[in-house]
Amino acid sequence: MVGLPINAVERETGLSKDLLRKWEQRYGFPQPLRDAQGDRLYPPEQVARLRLLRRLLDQGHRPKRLLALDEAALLALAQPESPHAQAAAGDHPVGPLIELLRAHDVPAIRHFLQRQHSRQGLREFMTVFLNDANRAVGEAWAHGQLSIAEEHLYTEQVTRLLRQLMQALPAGQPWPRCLLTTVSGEMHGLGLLMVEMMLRLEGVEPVNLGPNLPLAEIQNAAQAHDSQIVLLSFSSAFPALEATRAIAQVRELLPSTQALWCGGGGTRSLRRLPQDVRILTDLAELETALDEWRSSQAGTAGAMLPPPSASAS
Amino acid sequence: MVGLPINAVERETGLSKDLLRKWEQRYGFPQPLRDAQGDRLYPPEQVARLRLLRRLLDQGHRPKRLLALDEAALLALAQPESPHAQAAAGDHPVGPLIELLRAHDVPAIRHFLQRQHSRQGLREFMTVFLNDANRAVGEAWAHGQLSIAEEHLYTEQVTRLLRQLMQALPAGQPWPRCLLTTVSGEMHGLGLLMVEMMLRLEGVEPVNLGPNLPLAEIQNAAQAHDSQIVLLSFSSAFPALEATRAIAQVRELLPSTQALWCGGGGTRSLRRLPQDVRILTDLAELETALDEWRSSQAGTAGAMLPPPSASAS
Amino acid sequence: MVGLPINAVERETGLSKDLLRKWEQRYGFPQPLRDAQGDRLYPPEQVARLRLLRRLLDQGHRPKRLLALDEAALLALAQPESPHAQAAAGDHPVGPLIELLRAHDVPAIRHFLQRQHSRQGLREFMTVFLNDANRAVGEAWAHGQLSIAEEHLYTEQVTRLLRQLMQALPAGQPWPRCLLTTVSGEMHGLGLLMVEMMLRLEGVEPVNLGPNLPLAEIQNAAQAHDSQIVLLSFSSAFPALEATRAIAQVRELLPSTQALWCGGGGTRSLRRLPQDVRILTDLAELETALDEWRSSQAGTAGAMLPPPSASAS
DNA sequence: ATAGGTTTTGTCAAGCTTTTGTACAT
DNA sequence: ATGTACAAAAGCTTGACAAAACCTAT
Repeated sequence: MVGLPINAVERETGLSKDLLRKWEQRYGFPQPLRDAQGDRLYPPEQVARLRLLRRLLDQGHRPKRLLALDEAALLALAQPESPHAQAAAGDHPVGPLIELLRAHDVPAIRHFLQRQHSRQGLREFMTVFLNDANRAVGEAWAHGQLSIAEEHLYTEQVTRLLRQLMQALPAGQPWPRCLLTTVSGEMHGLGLLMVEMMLRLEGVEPVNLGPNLPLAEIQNAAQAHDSQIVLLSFSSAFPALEATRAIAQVRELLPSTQALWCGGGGTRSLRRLPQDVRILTDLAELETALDEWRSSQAGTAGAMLPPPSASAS
Repeated sequence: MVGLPINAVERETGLSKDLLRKWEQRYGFPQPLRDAQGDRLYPPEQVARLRLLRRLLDQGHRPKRLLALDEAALLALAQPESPHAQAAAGDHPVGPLIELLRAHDVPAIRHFLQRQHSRQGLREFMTVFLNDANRAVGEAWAHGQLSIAEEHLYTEQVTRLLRQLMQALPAGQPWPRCLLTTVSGEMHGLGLLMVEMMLRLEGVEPVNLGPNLPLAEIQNAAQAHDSQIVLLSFSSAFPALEATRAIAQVRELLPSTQALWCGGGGTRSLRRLPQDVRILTDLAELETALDEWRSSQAGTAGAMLPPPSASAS
Repeated sequence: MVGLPINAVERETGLSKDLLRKWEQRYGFPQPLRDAQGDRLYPPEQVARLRLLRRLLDQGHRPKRLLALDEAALLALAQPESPHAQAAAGDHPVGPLIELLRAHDVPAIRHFLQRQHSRQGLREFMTVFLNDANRAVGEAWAHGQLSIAEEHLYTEQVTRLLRQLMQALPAGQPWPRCLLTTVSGEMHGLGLLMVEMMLRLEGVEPVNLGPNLPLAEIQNAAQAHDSQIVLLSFSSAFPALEATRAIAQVRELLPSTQALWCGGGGTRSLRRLPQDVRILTDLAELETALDEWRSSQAGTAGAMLPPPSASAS
């Protein structure tokens, strides 16, 4: 195999075609071969290095410096403090998790997660443990300690557990009517599942449409469901600028009677958002927000909305 | 709001930036405004029309004719003979499903799915009903009878049911060791879940890594899990050329001792594939394939692999 | 709107592009228009007719005849006998049964069966009603009106009722010593139960070994029980060739002093059987056969076998 | 009922044209 | 962002082929 065409490299690395060409022009890397038609063909080694670069970018490094470095320097940069990190991680309850993922020991992972859950109780498991674990796994990936496959393994197992636990919960009220989704381009559904779980813990049964919904569709769905609250989740990987734009647009599309709440790692550093958008910096804040929403509705509920007791049996 | 930048339109419509520009040049549509820097700004109406075009493309129309048509003609094309189609659908067991989705009646959808399941039994539910239902939902979307949000609703509810049913199944043998995933770019995980269910029905407990795994990671994961069979799922929406390339590459990356099986709507019309890749044209074929694999292993089992009875209790 | 391109028609009708073109060439239908580039454009009426053709094909019609017909003939073919079939079913006492099975209404099914029994008396219930009901359920399944699960439901409920009724019967004589079973591969045990019931109605208490016994085992069991009559049941689904072979083999394995009787739907059309095998074409024939057997034994009874009175107390 | 011969029928291939998406370079 | 270039995809036609379905005779 000589190499991958540019579009395959885009999919594999997450670096856009334009960006790949620009780097080649600006920094001399990558330096793909060419096929008979002059199309780029990236040798596997370069693709691997691009993957590494991508990881380092996600750690916060700037491209200019990064692309000047040679292979050895890059690798050095990739695992700078693995002993320290591991030690630090070892202290924390999520510590063993990384090791289990590296060992691909599915039963042990499942057992570990379940043990954490039964130890801490569902609420703390959600707001503290999973929060930490998600960050830890993300960072471990950025530092090259976990492969993407291992991250997927984590996501899948957590998803499985959450869905299982959710089933065990008693059915909640479909009130307030909440719609859960992510904007198009945001493919991560785990955050939604976590939000759904928190809502169910509060006795609210939301409609979860899964990730990746075009903006216009969010509007339609919110209307069809007659939602009172629309919740969007943004993962840390989602570009801040896009997030800001998307939120502003959704806010414009929805009537002001529908609340818009946004959460997830990707909302942490957003600025210049519309006034009437609530950013949830934290899973636990969902509870506060819900309480506030309920009391804010207390006055108008009788007028425009059936109170929860109306649908309770 | 004046309009969307090209990259947002790409995300919203699924039409690549290059393609949007080419259409503009070749057919005179879309005709975006320009901002201060000369960047394209697509008015919402044009974006809506692009979405419609996309739907019609998925119905099998070709761009040239489509882009020559005006708004009215497009709309006429979108729902040609819905009465007849609906009548035909009414006969079929999936008929009511579309209506329920349009009504966004979540409890009824859930109930309908469960009823189908308990009527037909799990195996037939998987191989026949879900097969039909998936196609019906896809077509209903292409015909504009379902919105994307409603399609998501379907996916989410089926996912939920499958995970619930899967939990009820007794744990299987981790034998043969199967790895489930999709290649990067293929974001649909429902097919994986269906495959997983079929495997569990056969008493096999696979490792499901979820969708969207880069090729190199598939290799790594297969090695880490010491998989005997790697299963890839391709949805109908996945471009055939990409699928062919991806399969050939994965086949090259995996040692010949690891079987590679591919399934899903996107594999139906592939040609020129490597010899030792098994295409599963059908969920039910998975059973046959598994039987054949088992008997093919019968001879070598003693030599290289622990027999299933070793792990049976 | 002029029409749909070939690709769209393929999706709509499920007929491959190649096939559409071949039909056009071979049979002159469809006869699509052409656009400026010479591409086919199928008018909606033709597409509708193609859909209809497709349905009829799936019903087992052959293309050649179908494509020679005109619209009216096709439509006539499409809904041929639904009124007649329904009327026929409605008249018959088993009619409601199918509906009840489709509704999965277990209590109603049980009630219906019991009512039939108490109406007709046990003997007629066995020889007439169950006979008809079995065939009706089998046909309903073959016509897709019943799922496998529903057929199982039927079997289970009838089994249950027969067992219950059998319990209420006074104990019979173990004379003649009858052995009931089916050959390996024949999994249906309902026939056995029906035979057992008929025997008990005649005051004979057989040994029922249940279904699916290997031939050699039948020999052993017949010897161990010192059976005088061995009865085998074959369901309609059992392949005729297999049945013939199996019967011949069992006949060879058994000593000529042991009678071999075979019954069930699967024995209806068998030829070339050994001389001394009795085929029971009917449940009621069992009574005749038993009478004949008894009288044939009258002469020799004193010699080799204890007369019934000998073991009566 | 089975075997063997015939027809029907769906799919595939080769060779050619137009359309269309993607890649490159500036 | 624009403009050029090119290969894959999709159309079309003709022809071949193999499997399935059908029929007939023993």
